Amino acid sequence: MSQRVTIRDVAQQAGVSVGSVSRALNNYPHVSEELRNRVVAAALELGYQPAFLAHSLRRGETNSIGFLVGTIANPVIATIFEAAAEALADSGYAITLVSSRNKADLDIAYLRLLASRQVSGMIVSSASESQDRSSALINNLGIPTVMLDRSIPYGERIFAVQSDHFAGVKDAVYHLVDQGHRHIAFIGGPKNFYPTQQRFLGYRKALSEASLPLRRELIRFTSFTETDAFAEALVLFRHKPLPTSLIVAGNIILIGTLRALQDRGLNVGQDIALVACDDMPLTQLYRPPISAISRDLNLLGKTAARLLLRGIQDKKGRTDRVIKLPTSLITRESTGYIHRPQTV
Amino acid sequence: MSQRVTIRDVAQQAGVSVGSVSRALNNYPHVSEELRNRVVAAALELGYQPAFLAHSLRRGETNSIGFLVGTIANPVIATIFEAAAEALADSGYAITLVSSRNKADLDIAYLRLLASRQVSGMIVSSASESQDRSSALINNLGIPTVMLDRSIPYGERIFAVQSDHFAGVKDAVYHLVDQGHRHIAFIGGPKNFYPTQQRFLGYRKALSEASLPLRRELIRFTSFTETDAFAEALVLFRHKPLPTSLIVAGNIILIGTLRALQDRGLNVGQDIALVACDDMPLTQLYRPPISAISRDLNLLGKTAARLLLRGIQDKKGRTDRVIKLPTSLITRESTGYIHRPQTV
DNA sequence: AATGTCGCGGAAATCGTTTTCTGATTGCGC
DNA sequence: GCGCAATCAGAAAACGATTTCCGCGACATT
Repeated sequence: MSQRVTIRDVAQQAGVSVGSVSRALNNYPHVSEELRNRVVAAALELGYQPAFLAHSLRRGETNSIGFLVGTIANPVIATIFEAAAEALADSGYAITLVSSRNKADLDIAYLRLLASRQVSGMIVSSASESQDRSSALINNLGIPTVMLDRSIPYGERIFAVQSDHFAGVKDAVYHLVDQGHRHIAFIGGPKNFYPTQQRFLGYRKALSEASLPLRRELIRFTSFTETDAFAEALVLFRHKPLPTSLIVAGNIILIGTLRALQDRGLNVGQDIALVACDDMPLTQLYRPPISAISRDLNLLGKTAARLLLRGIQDKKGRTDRVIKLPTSLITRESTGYIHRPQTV
Repeated sequence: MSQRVTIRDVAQQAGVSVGSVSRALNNYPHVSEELRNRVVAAALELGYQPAFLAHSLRRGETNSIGFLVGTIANPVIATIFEAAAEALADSGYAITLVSSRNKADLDIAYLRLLASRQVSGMIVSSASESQDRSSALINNLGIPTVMLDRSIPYGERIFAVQSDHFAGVKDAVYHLVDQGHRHIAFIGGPKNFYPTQQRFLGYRKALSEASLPLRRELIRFTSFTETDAFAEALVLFRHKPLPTSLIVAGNIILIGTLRALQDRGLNVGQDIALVACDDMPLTQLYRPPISAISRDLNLLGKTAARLLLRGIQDKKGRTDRVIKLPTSLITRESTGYIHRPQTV
């Protein structure tokens, strides 16, 4: 096993003291050019790599970010992660990623883990059920944190990046109403999930503005599993008469809903108009292509990273603590046919 | 800002020395029951959390695993990651995830980063172009490493988990031949990408066993971007007569290929039979559903984790260094119609 | 010419643990 | 009652960096 080459070895090689090596390598002022060169040469020759642990212990910061997600197998989350990771890497941070598989207790456990690893900051997209408990915990930890598409806790250095789901769904309802739809169903995620709440509010608002009734039997909420979504969608489709259109939240839930549609032999765009809540390859390639409420995932990730970096560096939070990003409706064939109302 | 509570505080609170606190908390033998209780009580009261950095520095291990991927936005990778992460978390490891976005030089840079962070082990699914350079580097670093679906370097504590792409594609070709196909096209990933190579070998082998010629104009290779795959697929489809069937590797490439099919107005299953190389929601929900070479991604991730843990613990590598996992062909409507050959 | 200032380098303290070394106390057998 | 071994617990030395503190020249200022 190769012995680690320490700063002491470099000092000996260069014929100076360890302190001088540290100063030379960390670009301190008041270090003569000649000394710096000698040290750099020695370090290069020995292939010296500063020991991360010792460095961090002394400096008191790990230069790493904790990233908590419900599941990274959701391509929406993964895309956001990747964008944020790139921005953070540019600033010298590495990311510790933990995935709670949407289990509330794992959320808490992982937040504790990240704290015990002394991360410099966190980006959190926790499971819905843990919302209150994890908010409280994040507050106590005192670690600069950016919440992704979550409501924001009261804490000091806690930030949020959100998509404007409210406006997104409102636009979608308007679009459907324009197409002649009067029976617009809604399948949302968990009720205590922030995006679900916003979407539902948008749905309700748009219906009322269009003077359409809010009908309980056209509204379903489901967990984040395909099987649950499948079951809820089936319940919805059992209702007669069938709603003429449907807005479905989240891309995992969309999958379960599509399965249910196929199971019942219902054709998207003909038997029922469909709007999805994230634009993905599946919505684009499905036959017929599915209308979607789209958002710039890359921007979302970059914004979260930028907000976090600012939160870590600044002592005083003089920036906005919440940033809301727009959505845009992409209309496709799944809502392309003009629907003739069933009741006159 | 709350002061960190150190082992010294606990020692003072319990009225013992710091050494004793450490021993009591780490379940050393020869610690009296009474002392242990006193220490635990004090630690609990003060809310003591051992400083991770100091702990690791002294112990010489970080209990963290570096995970390098080409992109985590690929759901196949993400699913494998999640499975591995769960297994590793159970053993007390946290994961530092780095994504090179399929850039060879970033691969190298990130491997160096992980090494400088003194990870206890690595799981690597690097970009194809960096294969040689990154293999050499991994070898030099001397960190226990599991390669995911890659050929294995010569090193000592380097392992691999692979899927049997060779058999998978062979099965697919057999299936197509059974359905009456004689013109079977192939779109693969980068030529120096291990799964591509294995798949192509399987393709060639099956063709020769079926006494069918290997025809250059039916074979395309593409990078991992949708646009490249789209372009390559278009080139293939320009060829007349059109192949009656197509095997397409990788799920990003499948997306580009499907776009090209739609662009040319070709209907899957009718104008051309299609087999994909990973089973995903898209293949299941597409109309018609797409046949796929499937593999147990969960098992893949768990196996990688298990292999790595063994590699970290054991000094002597007395276990197999390479594990090959099976694939299974799922036939669906995209290959369901019996095709009548164009030339008799 | 004396004093102050500035630039620079070396020694040592520090970060918060684990672990080794060593001394003290107890228990046990004879 | 003595000696020896076995336990237990405290002091101190690591781990490998950063950073403070101090001292020594050289130079400038009055």
